[in-house]
Amino acid sequence: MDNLLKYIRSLTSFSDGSWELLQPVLTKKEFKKNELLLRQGQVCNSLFYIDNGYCKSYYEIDGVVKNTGFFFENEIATNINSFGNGQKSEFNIVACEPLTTIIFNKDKLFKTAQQANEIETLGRNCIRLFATKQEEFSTLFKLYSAQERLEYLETKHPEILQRVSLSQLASFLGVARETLSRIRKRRVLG
Amino acid sequence: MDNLLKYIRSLTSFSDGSWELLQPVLTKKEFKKNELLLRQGQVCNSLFYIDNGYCKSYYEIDGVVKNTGFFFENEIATNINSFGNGQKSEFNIVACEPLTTIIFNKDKLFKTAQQANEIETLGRNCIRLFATKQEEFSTLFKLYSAQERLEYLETKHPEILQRVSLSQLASFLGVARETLSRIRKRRVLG
DNA sequence: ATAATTATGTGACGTTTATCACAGGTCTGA
DNA sequence: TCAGACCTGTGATAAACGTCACATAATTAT
Repeated sequence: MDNLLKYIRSLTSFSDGSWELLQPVLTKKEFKKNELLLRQGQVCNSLFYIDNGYCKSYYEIDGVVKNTGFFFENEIATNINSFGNGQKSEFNIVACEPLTTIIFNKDKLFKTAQQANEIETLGRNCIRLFATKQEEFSTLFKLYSAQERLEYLETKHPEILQRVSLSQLASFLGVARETLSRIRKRRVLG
Repeated sequence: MDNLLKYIRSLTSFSDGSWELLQPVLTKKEFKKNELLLRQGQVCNSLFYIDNGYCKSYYEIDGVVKNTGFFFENEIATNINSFGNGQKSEFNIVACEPLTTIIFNKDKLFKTAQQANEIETLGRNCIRLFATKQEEFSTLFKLYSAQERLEYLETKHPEILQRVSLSQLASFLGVARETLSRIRKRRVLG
């Protein structure tokens, strides 16, 4: 839980009392590699704080897997639309490595947040980080070519390239696996 | 202000008292067509509730304009990263029509939110909607081709196609103006 | 250890897209 | 009403990309 508390305090002022109040909201849960955190069609009632390992969100369309996001240590993974609106999730979240998470239960979180303003503020800041990340990657496709998107990741998010295989990265960058292989080759040579 | 109050109450329960408390946070402001709401390099200290008209966010790179978002009535426009972290904005927001907005002042909003939990909750829900929208459009590029992205807008967001010109839409869809023109022709015929 | 699975690289080929150039249409302000 | 600005369409051509096929690592499971 130490990592989580540090994470929270990097976002917002958080008293020891708020941390105590938050405890009943939290559950530690481990996932094996390839185990699902969220299944398509389910409603997402959790925020998953990633304590160790990483996971990804993906759509499965006509039997083809398309990765839409990767979530590493000290990030929150969730389906923000499903979590907020109670709608069924259109995508899955799966552990890519053995994964340690701390789960925020939605109902308990909302009830506790009504009692403690610091917890409400924490929720706002978690969502804000999520929105910032989404905006960042959404913009990439409008501004840059596939090669430029790869270069962006190399400079701004090298951890993704270090931990995610080329095949997994391809659909996230919006190109075919073979194309990404060739882009990478061009860059190593040129 | 009527539209704003309806908008707020569609998001969260909001007492008359909270609405009174919120008033000093709000300023009504009108923009002429092509007037900037936010300029690249500035820090964004506002949430712009769109009461009437629409605006867009755009990057200007090597003299070329790339549109990254459109914001219509009953939406909040802002730079979520700049607003939340106090960093300089990397893009502009400009009125595409004569525009009526209601501006939330950041400092006043934060101070008022500490006093009234309903206002803090409102802030969280505004950001949540923003995150949901970003995620939606981010996913489009990973799942669909340019033609499929256009079809998605036709079914899910027809208001964009009705009000935004083809030239303006092209960079938002991540294709050249000429390509979008040809895609549209293919679709009308086929 | 070995078989099976998964990941990567590469060639061939067809499709899609970007870019440049230019023509005609529409809107708008002086 | 007329000039300038913007918008849309279209042809030609080159570049980028997707798909299929197959070979070769590298990893994983038994």
